[in-house]
Amino acid sequence: MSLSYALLALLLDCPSSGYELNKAFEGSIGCFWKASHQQIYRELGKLEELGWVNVQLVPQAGKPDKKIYSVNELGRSQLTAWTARPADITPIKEEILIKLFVGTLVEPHVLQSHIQQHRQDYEALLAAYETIAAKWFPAPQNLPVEDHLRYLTLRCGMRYATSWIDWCDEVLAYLATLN
Amino acid sequence: MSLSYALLALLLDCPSSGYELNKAFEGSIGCFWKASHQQIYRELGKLEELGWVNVQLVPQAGKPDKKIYSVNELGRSQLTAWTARPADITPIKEEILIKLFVGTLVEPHVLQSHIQQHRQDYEALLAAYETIAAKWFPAPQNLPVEDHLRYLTLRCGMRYATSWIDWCDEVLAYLATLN
DNA sequence: TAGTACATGTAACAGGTTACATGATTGA
DNA sequence: TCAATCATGTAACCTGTTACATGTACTA
Repeated sequence: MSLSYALLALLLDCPSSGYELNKAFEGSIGCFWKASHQQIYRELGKLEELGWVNVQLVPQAGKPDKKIYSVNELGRSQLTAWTARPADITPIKEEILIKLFVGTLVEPHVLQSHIQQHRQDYEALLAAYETIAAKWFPAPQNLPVEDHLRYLTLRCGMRYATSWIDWCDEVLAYLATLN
Repeated sequence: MSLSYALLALLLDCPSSGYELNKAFEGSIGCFWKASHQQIYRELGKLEELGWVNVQLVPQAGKPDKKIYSVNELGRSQLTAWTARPADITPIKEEILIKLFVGTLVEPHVLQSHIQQHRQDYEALLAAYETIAAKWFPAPQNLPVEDHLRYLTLRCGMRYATSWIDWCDEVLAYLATLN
């Protein structure tokens, strides 16, 4: 259900093709949602059937036609109603925590390299978020409301990545005592 | 895929019925995985078919029979092999961040109550984790390796909840300036 | 007598992943 | 010439949710 609304949210900002929406999820929007291109195309089809979006076919020379989707009045009102409804917290599902839980099945150095890789991945994510923040929100004090709210979603991503990095350091410190 | 391994991890610790595994996910194990009872029963059936677990029927007076599952040698070696494989980081999917992203569609007080509720939920989660930590790991310095690794999974949950609480405060401070 | 805990499941559907499929253009 | 980018999709499968179904025992 949420994916539809995530797509509507992006389309509201800027009418786009499925391909462009997929790019968005790979970029800064990735700090709050993620979907594969197959899922996006299927979901856009459903939104079209529901009549929440309009489609405009844009022929292109030498490339397949682009289907540009945009949110119509019905879609906008559905998105607004959904936004007003409360949101539950998301349960945690973390493969790496299962692996740590049964960590004594493997050698400590195996866990160590898992956690080191995780730390690196979150470092890279944090760096990406920081680049985006520096580029789009260099002076967060004086942003229009809309932009400030978006800046806050990025802040969430940054805090998230930072908290993982700190935890990895805590785990690595412990694992180091096992050698 | 991960759910099977999460179940194996719990069963390795202590042979259990589907009902008991579901309880575990609702409790402290919830800091790294979550599944509904329907999913658990289906997955246990698959593990049985694969021959990774053994089942023992325990008749009970006045209650339906219990099916106690335990990990056998094959299951154990599969879990070990899986644990040794690297784990990817989990993409973020947060409904509340979509709502914040399109937050200007609703009145600021609506966002405020969403975030306040979120803050409360994470406070409650943190309190639950702290209770578990105090009960099971009162002296984390001197734990056997197995227990210390479990303690670290709890620490991850605590850091996670704390980071959400801090972020909620940041958002609430901003929303307060809008009135 | 109503609700909760115990204990298991089926069926239908929705959400998400993996593999396959097409085909032009651009840059290394 | 090989890979990447642009651009869309189908089919099969696996994962996860919701609703339904059964039945006892205990507690408020």
